[in-house]
Amino acid sequence: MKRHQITIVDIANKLNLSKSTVSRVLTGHPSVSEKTRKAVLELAEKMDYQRNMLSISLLNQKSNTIGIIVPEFMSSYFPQVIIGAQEIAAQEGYNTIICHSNENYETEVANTKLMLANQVDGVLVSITKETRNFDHLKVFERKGIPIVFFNRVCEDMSVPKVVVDDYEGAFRAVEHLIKRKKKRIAHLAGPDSLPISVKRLRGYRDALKKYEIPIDEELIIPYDLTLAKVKIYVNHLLQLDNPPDAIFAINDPTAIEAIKIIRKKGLRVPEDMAVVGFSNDYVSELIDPPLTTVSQPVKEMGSTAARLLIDQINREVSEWKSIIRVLKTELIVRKSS
Amino acid sequence: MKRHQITIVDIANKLNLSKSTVSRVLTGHPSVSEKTRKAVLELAEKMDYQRNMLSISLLNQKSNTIGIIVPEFMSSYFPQVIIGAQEIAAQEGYNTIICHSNENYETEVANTKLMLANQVDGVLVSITKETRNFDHLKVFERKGIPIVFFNRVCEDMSVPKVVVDDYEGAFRAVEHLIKRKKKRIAHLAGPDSLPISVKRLRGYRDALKKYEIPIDEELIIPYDLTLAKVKIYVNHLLQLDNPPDAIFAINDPTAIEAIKIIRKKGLRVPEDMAVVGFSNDYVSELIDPPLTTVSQPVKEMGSTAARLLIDQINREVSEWKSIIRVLKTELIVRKSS
DNA sequence: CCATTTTACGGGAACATTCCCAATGTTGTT
DNA sequence: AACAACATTGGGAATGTTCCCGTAAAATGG
Repeated sequence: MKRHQITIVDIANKLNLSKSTVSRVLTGHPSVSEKTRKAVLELAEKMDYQRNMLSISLLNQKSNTIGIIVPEFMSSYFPQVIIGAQEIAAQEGYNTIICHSNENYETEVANTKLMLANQVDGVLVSITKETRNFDHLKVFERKGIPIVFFNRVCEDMSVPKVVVDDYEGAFRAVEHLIKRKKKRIAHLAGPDSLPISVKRLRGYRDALKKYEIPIDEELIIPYDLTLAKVKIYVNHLLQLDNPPDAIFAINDPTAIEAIKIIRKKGLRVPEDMAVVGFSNDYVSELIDPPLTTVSQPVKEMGSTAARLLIDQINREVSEWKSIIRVLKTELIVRKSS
Repeated sequence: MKRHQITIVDIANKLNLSKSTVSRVLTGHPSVSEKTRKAVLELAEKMDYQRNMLSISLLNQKSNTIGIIVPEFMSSYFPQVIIGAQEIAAQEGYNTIICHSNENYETEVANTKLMLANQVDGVLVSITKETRNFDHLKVFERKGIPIVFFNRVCEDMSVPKVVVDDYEGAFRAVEHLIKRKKKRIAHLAGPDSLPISVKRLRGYRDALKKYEIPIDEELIIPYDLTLAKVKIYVNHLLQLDNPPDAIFAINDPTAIEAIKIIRKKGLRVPEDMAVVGFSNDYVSELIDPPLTTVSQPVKEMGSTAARLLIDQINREVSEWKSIIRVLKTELIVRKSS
C-alpha cells in the first residue's frame, strides 16, 4: 500500500478550487476571498495537511536549513554550543542538521558531502583533531555557501570564525599557578594541528617567560586528546628526576583524568600537584577537588556563530570574510590549585 | 547574483548527452558505455557536482531522514542515546535531524510539525515532563509514519518502545540501601506524568515492603526535575522530626545536587545520609563521593530504538505495533552508599 | 547481406509547491 | 449602457532528479 501524502491539490479538488488558490491561502497571500480562505484553512486542519518543505526548498533554491558539524558529542561542551546555535537558528526560521565526526577525518568529509547533498544554506564547523586537509570545506566556499568556524577553526580559510581568547586564558591560568608558588608547571597540550593548542601553548610559554621561570621542554607534552593516554603521560611526569608541581591541561576532561591518576598514586591535589583545566565543563565544579579552570561562554559561542552565519546567508557580502569574534574567558579558581 | 547549482543537466549539456544518461552513470545503472561513464564521472568530480537530495526525496516520496526529539541536551544522557541512534541510522543510509524540546510542551509540538514538514520517514521520541496530550504525536500514526518511543514513553499509544527495567533497577537500588542498614529511605521521585517515575516509585515501594519497612509517604517527594528545587526538598527532609538516613533519587543530576546540599549542611555522605542515583551519568564516578547508581545501557538504547524504527520503515507491518524492548540495568555500588 | 538481438542513449512524466500572467466576474462611474 | 477598475481565480512553468518507454545504431547469427 503506497501511502498518499495530503497535498494542496487534494484540498483544491475537494473544494473545486485550483491549487494556486489553495497555495495563496496557505502562504497568506491577500488576494483571496474570506469565504474560500476559511474553507481552505478548515479543510487543511481537518486533513492534517502539512506543507512539504522539500518541494518548497527545491523551488526556492533555499532549504532554510543550516548544518552543524562538531568533532564529538561526549563532553558537555559541544552539546551546549549546539543549544546556543539552535536557539538563534530557530528564531530566524532555520532548521538544523547536526553531525558529529567522532574526531575522524573521513567521517568529517562524509558529513560535508551530506550537508551539500541536503542543500544546507550554510554550515557551522568545528574540525576534528585529525583534519589537516581542508579541501572538503573549501567546496562550500566555491559553491558560495556561507561557512563559519567555531572553537576549532581552520586558519588558512578567510571565513568568519568564533573563538575564545585562548592565549589570554592560558596565560592567566599559568600565571595563577605561578602566584600559588608553583615552580615547575607542566603542560598537557593538544595536537599542533589545532590552533587552540598552539595558542594555549603560547600563553603558557609567555606566562613562564614573564615571571622568568625557565621553560623545560620536557614538561610540555602534546597529545592527541585520547583520554586513555593521559595515564601514560602523567605517570611519565611523576617519574621524572625533577617532577612538576603543577599541570596545566588543554581541557577539563584531561585535567579530571589527570587528577584521578595523581590521587591514585597517593599524591595530594593541590598540595603535591596542582591541576588547572580549560573550558569549565559542567562536571568541573562537582569533582573532588573542584577543578580550577578557564571558563568559556559556551552557549554564546554557538549563538554568535549562528548569528554570523545567518547574517551571511541573508545579505550576500564578502566583507564578512575575515571577521573573527573573540569571546572572553574567565579564570575560575577552585580547590584543585 | 543568483548562484546556480550544478545539475545533471549542466553536465549533460557540456558532454552533449541527455540528463537521462548522466543520471544513469551517477546512479550506477549498467547500460551505459564505459567511455561516457568515465567522461561523466570525471566532469562531475571536476565541477564539484553533488546530487540534490531534495529533488530525489521529493520524487521518491522518501527523504531517508529520521527525526529525533529529546527533552533536553544538558546531561550526558540524551547526547549518548543520540550517538547510538545515529550510528545505526548512518549505517542504514539514514540521515538524522535532531530537536530538543527543552522540557517544553509547546516546543515539542512545534518540533513534530517541523519533522512532518521535512518529510521524515520516521521519528524517535522521548517526551517532555510536561507532555500530557499526545495529539501531536498521533498525527504520525495517522499518516503512517513510524514512531518509536525511548526512555520517556507514551503508554497509551501502541507503538514500539525502548525502556530499561526501571522497576527492577529501583528495587535493587533500594534493596542495596536496606542491606546497608538504612532504615528511613526517602525518594526524590519524578513527575507522575512520566512512566519512568511511576515504575521507579513502584520499585521503591516494593523493596521496602519486601523487607517489611513501613512506607512513610512523607519521605516520597515527587518533583518536576527542576534542579533548583532539589535544595528545597532536601532541606525539608533534613528538618523533619525523624529525618531519613538515605535518599534514592530519580536520576543522577538530582542525586549529585542532593549530595552537594547535604554536605553543605555539614553532614557526611554516606554515614549520615546515603545517596543513590539512577542512570550512571558520565559525571557520577568523578564526583566526591563517587555516586552509587543504576547504570543503563544508554548508547544501546539509541541503537535499539533506531533499529526498531528502521525495521518498521522498511517492511510495512503492523505486528510491530506493541513491541517493547526492555534493556537491563545494573547496580553500580560506589562510595555514596 | 538481411533479420534479429543487444547496446546505448533520448524524451517526457512525475514529485509538491510557488509565482507570474491571463482570464473571469463584479462593482462603480459617467 | 458602456467602460474602467478591481477582486478573485485558474493555467502553466519551473525547481532537480529518476525511471519507464521508445528508438537508433551496432553487433550477432544464419
